[in-house]
Amino acid sequence: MLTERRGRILQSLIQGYIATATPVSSATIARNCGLGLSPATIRAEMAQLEEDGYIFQPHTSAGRVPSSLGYRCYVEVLLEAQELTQEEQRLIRHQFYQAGKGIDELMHLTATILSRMLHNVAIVTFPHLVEPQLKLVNLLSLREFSALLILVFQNASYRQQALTLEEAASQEDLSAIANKLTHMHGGKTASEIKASKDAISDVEQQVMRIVLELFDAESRELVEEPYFDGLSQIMNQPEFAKGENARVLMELIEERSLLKAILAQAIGNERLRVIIGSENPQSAMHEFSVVLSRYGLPERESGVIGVVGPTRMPYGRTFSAVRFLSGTMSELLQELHE
Amino acid sequence: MLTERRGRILQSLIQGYIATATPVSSATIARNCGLGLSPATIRAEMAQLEEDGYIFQPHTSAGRVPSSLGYRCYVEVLLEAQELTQEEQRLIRHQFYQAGKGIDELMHLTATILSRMLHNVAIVTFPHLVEPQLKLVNLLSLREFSALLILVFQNASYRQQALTLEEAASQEDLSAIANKLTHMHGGKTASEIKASKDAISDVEQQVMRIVLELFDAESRELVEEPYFDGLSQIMNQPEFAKGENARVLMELIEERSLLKAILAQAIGNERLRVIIGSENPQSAMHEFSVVLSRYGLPERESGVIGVVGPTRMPYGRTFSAVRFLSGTMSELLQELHE
DNA sequence: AATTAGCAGTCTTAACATTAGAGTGCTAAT
DNA sequence: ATTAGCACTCTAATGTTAAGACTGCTAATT
Repeated sequence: MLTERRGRILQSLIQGYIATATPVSSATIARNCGLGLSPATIRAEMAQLEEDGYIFQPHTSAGRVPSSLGYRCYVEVLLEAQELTQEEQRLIRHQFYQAGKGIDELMHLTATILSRMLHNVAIVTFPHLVEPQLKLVNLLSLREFSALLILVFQNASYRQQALTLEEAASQEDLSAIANKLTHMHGGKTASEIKASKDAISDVEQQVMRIVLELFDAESRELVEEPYFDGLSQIMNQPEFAKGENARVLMELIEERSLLKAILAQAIGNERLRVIIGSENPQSAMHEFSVVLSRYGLPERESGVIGVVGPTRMPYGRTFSAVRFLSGTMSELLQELHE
Repeated sequence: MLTERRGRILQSLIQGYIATATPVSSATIARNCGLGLSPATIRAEMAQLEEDGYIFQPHTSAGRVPSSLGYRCYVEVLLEAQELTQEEQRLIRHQFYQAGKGIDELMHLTATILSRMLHNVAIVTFPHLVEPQLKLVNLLSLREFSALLILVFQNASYRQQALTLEEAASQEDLSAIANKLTHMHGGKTASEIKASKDAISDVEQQVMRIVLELFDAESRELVEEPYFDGLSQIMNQPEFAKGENARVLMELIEERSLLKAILAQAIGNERLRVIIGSENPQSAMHEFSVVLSRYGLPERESGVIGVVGPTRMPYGRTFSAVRFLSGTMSELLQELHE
C-alpha cells in the first residue's frame, strides 16, 4: 500500500531523478522531501517502495530509480498541476499570431514550439475528417492526358491529386465533368456517394474512383505522414550519450507502422494520454514515454499532437504544454474553418 | 608527389578502411594491394603519404586512416567506376513502375531506395522551376471569406494556397476573377506580370499578391523542405556508436539554413558533386561527406538529390547510385510533364 | 512503536600498474 | 631499391587497490 508518507518520498525521488538523471540516495531525499526524517527512515520506506515495484536499484551500491509503475503513480496521484505561466502562454499565442494561416504552418510551428519547450521530440499529425462531406469537385487541365483533381469538403478543408486521364480532355470538358459531379454528389458522404447508381461516362467513373480514394484516405487517417521536430533537442539529453537509444528512436520515427500504432492510442474522449516506458507493448519503446492528445473536434475533425522523450521526463510541464498547445491548435483549426 | 605505386597503396588503404572502419596496417596493405611488396616497403611509402597529408595515424601504434585529402584523391583518380548491376537497375525501375505517379511519391521512393542501398541518409528536394510561366489561375470558394488559390504552370506543375478574402465572394465571383486573371496573365513569367499595369479590383489585387508570392517561392527554391530518409540506416554505422555524431547530424537536418547552404553547392552543369569531411566550411560537417546531384533540367526545372554519410563511405557505389537515381528522377519528371 | 545513529557490508568508480600485442621507424643486410 | 629484423611506442585489456556511495541491519533513543 502506498501510504501518504511513502508517496511523498516517491515524489521527491522522482523529482530528483528527473532533475539529475542519476539514481537518488536516501540522504538526498531526506534533505529535500521536507518530512524532517533521517536517511535511515527513508531507507526503510524505500525498501518497501522497491518491494512494491515503484522503484529499483540499478546495482547494490546505488540510489534508487523510478520504475514505469513509479512514474505512473507519480503522474496519477503525486503530480501537482503546474500550468504554463501567463507570460509563456502569451509568448506562444504571439508566435501563432505572427505565423501564416496555413494548416501546415500551424502544425510545424506547434511541433517546433513543443520540442523547444520540452527538449524532446514533438509529433503532430495532419487533422482528418471523421465523416467528410463533399462540397465541390474541380478539375484543372495540366496537359492533354493529365489533370489535377481538387476536392473541397463541407468544412472548408481540401485535398488534391494529379491523375492521368484515360482519354484526352480539354479544360472545358473537365469543367463540365467537375460541375456535373459536384451537382450530383455535393453534400454527400462517401457511403452515400458509393450507394448512388447514376449513369456516368468512363472518364467520370475514373475521376470518381480517385475521389473515393481521397475520401477514404481522409476519413481513415491515412492522410499524411506525422510531422516531427526536436530530434536535435532530444539528442542533447544524457540518455542519448550512447548511440543505442538514438537508433531505436530513429527506427520508431521511420517505421510508420510502429508510430501509427502508438498514435492510435490517443483516444478521442480522453483529454490527455500518457504511455510510460514498459507500459508500451513495443519493447523498443521501454526506454521512452509518450504523451498524446487529440486536438480538434474528436467527433468531426481531429489530429494528434504528442511528445516522445525518455521515461525520465518532466511530466508536469509536458502535460501542461501539450494540453495548452492542443487547445491552441483546436481553436486555430476552428478559426480556420470560420 | 603521388607516384603510381603510392596511389595503389593509398587505394588499398582506403578500401580497407571503408570495409573495416579500423586503421589499416602496413601488413594488411602488403597482403591486399597486389604489388608483391613487403610491409617494410609499404611503411616507407606510407610515411611519405602521411608527410603529404593523404593519411594520418590516430596514435603512434595504430595503422593509418585516410584524411579528407586522401579521400579526395581517391575519388578523383584512384576510384574505378562500378556501375550498378543490370539486376539492381531493373529492381529499382520496377519499384518506380509500381509506385504512384505523384511527384511527392517519387521523391519519397527515391530517398528510400537510396538510403536502403547505401545505409546512409538520403536527401531529395522538391523540383522547382527556374522561370515559371503561368498557365492558369483558379479560385475555389471554401467559405464566405476564404478561398483556395491554385496556380498551374506551363509545364503542368502546380501549387496551391488558401487565403482569407478581404471581402465576401461567391464561387461565381471567384470564377470570374480567376478567368480574368488567367486571360490577363496566362503564359507570362513573374517579371512580365509585375510589369503589366492593368486596372484591377481590390480582391484581384489581393489575389495577385499571393500569386506573385507563389511565383517567387517557386523560382527561388523556397518551395519545400528537403525530404529525408535513412536516419535509422545511418544510426547503425559504427561512427554513431557514440551519440556525438548523431547530435551533429540532427542539427544539420533540422537547421534548414545549414542544409540549404550545403545543397546549394549542387551546381547545375556538374553531373555529380562530392564534399568530403573537412572540405566543408562548416566544421560540424568535418566527420561527414555529402554526395550531390541535380536532377531534372538544370536550366528549366530541377531539384537536388543527395546522400550524407560518414567520410568513410563507399564512394564508388554511392556515386553510381546517386547518378542512376538522379537520371531516373529526371526521366520520371519529364514523363510527368508529358 | 516509530525513529535514528552507527556501522558493517556491498558494489561502483577511479586510479594505477602490468602485460600482450599491434604497428611503426630505423638500420643493416640483400 | 627492397626487406628482414629489431627496438620502440602506444593502446587496450586485465588486474589490483583504494576511496566513496549507499544500503540494510541492529541496537539505542524518543
